[in-house]
Amino acid sequence: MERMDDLRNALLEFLIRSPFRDTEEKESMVKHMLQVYSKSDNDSGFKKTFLLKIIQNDLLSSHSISISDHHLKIFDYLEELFLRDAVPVPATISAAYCAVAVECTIKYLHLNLPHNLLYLRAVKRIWRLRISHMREGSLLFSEELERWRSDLETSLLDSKVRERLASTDTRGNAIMKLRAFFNQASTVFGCPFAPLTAIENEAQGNEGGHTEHTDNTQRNEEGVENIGDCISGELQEDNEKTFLSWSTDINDDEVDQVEKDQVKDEAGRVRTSRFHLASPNKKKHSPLKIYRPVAIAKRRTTKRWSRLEEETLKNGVETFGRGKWKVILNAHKDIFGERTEDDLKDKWRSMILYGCK
DNA sequence: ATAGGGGTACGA
DNA sequence: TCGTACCCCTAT
Repeated sequence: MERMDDLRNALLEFLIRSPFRDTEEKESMVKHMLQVYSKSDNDSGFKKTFLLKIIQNDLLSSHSISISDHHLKIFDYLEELFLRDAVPVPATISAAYCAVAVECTIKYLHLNLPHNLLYLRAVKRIWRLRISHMREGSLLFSEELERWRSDLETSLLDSKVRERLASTDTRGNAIMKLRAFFNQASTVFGCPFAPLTAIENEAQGNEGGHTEHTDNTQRNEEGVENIGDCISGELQEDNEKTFLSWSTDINDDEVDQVEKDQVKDEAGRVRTSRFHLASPNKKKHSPLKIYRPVAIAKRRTTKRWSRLEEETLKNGVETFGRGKWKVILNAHKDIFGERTEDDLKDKWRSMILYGCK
């Protein structure tokens, strides 16, 4: 059994360190792993470590990793696990979450684009849709988070605030807060995996300069995904008005619209916008959902139909009519006992079939 | 809620 | 192994 655990850990370690095409692919790996392990649901310490390792590996394996929404998602999973287990929670979790959320947003400011839709969308996506809907008593909530939220909201209207935000090293801060969180987390619930010593040392050797100071060129090249989707251009002075008018009431449809309008079709014409309905709400199923085998495991012990039951069923059909299974069942609960409407239906089917009615 | 197709577990 | 009882799914 112990050897199985070792094998499992080794496989996961391998998986965590494997290169992924994009964050989407990685995200789906995380989701699948959580689903697989939700079958052994008692092992939530293992799941937490797994999630931590994912972020940790991102930070250590590459000097220019992009802190992204994917990492926020991992925090959501972690929170769910902590809440469910009612175990001691590392206090640094909310600070780390805040710093990551800030970096996920501010990184788009460094693009210095004229119509910085990516920044607008990040504010909307992360701060309006995700954070402002945070439940009461969320482990990820903090006063600091709230302060950032209002700062970022005002930044949409005020270029001075944007400049100030852009000049802070949110990335370095995020990495620092994550480190603090890891350190505390490992003392809180240990670490079933073998430590990533080799990589850790390597990263620490190169730490200076990379985490402290990140210039905008590096961000532009490596810090932000989907850069190809951005419209390149220089920051213009008269952008303020446009920016302001968008930001007063951004909704995704409008933002999408602006982007669509900028896309041209094969013929080179600007694609006309079509009326469209909102897509139906996709129900989100958490991969952490508790696995409940009871519902599917139970099967009643087979009981042969007695002569009396068959007679009662036959009379029931005669008096109430074929198909009134519920009525027939309720009328003779004493005789049918554990049987269900479905059983009556099936029994009648077989009685007809084998001609013993 | 029911009909009916189809699959499978149980027990003799 | 086979017949029966039970289960599950989908359309109505």
